Amino acid sequence: MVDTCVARVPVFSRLSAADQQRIAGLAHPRLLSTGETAYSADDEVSQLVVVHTGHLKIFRLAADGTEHLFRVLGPGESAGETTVFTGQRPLDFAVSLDECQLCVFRHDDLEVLIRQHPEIGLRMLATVVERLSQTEHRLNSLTSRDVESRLADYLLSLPTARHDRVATVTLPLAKKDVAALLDTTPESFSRALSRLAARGLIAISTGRSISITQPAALQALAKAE
Amino acid sequence: MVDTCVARVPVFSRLSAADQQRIAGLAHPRLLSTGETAYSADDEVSQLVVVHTGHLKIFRLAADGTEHLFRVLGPGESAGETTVFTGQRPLDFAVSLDECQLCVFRHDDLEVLIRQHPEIGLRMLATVVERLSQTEHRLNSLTSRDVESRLADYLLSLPTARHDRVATVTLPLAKKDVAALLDTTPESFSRALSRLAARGLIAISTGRSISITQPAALQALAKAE
DNA sequence: GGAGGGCCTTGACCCACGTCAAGAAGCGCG
DNA sequence: CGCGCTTCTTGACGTGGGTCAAGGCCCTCC
Repeated sequence: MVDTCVARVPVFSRLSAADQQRIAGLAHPRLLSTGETAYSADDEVSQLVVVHTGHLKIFRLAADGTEHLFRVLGPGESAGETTVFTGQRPLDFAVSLDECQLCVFRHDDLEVLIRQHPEIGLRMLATVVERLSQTEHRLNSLTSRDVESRLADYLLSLPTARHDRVATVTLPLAKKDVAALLDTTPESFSRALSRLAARGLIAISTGRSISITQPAALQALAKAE
Repeated sequence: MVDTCVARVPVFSRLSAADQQRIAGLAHPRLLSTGETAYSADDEVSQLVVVHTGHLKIFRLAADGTEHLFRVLGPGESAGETTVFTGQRPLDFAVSLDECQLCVFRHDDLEVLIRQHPEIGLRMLATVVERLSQTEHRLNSLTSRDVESRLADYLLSLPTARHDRVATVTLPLAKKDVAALLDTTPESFSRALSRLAARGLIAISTGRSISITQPAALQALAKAE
């Protein structure tokens, strides 16, 4: 169980089996049922969590108690790097969306791990830097593009399946959560969707699947100023 | 010259003199005069630049040609991590604001450097993660707080000097650029400033210095929902 | 199957902020 | 010193999208 946890995670996957064994010794496995929290803001401990199975949502709490969804982690993704490497307390919460197996690493362990395996440091740099890049993209599009454009961008970023020759995507989350990831409200999200549908760029089926009927037009929208 | 470049930069400062010497061999020093560009979007090379002296502005170009200022680097700060560690091309531009000494590291060199000195990997993780944290903060406040609140937050984050018992801060940039860092326009920025002044929370002197007359009230504003 | 409670959608309203435009105020430069 | 540039400020205006509210849909659980 622990071994697979280590082996399956991209950060560790390139290492030798022997190294993975030693890492497994440092990993604290944890099993969450739906709705349990992996860590909260103001926890005094700093820890890195890696999702093995299930999904974890990461969000912040505004002063008025509303939650601002940051991202949703699937298998192989991680959270908590910030607290682990800066030593500050977390500002966000991590709560499981379903049954969820995690690997948890303590700050001190991780540091010696990286000193012994620089490769791990490089892998973690790559993942953190990737996150940074995504966050900057999000920030940038929030200031320079409207909801419709962000939505177009998002739809095109989803994995597509083909049905009857037209590309079809499936929202990985409830629409209200996708709205949050696009930094808008469910209402605005819904309106943007129906506007695109009215113009014939997409077709909305029941549920969470959406057909992209005019990919080129969507592309243009996504990149438009 | 090259030696000081390595020694002064936080990422390398903790290493032994001998190690620093070896690193210096990999650093490519570069001198920019005002307005020269260190790298541009779509450059095919990926490089990490570390500012030794002077200032470097990092910005993106929107589709309509307007530039979106991301940050301004002072001595000891770095840019280009994303391109170096993901291998993708840069999306942003780096242009000097004044005479500017840089150290440039090539992707390949950096990788072997980290393999040999895991310590460097840890330091870089800390800096990247710190950036990520700042960017997330910026994103979060952009969606959940208005310009006035962001401004209050920003003013409190500046280093303060005391004049006649009241804390005084100095904007490190032209107001239009500060406005960009707060993800707003010069107009909105100016209005927010004068509203705060009208309410007596701050006093605007000529130039770029601002007295914080009611720090507590500012704090409350900065944290308000 | 009926009731309750999420989600989702649509409408009406409103306000913060971006845009456009016009002065004012600095400031380098000949 | 006066010219012209950029920056800053203030006003007027329009609007994207957030908020509030109501109704429809779907699912789960008695």
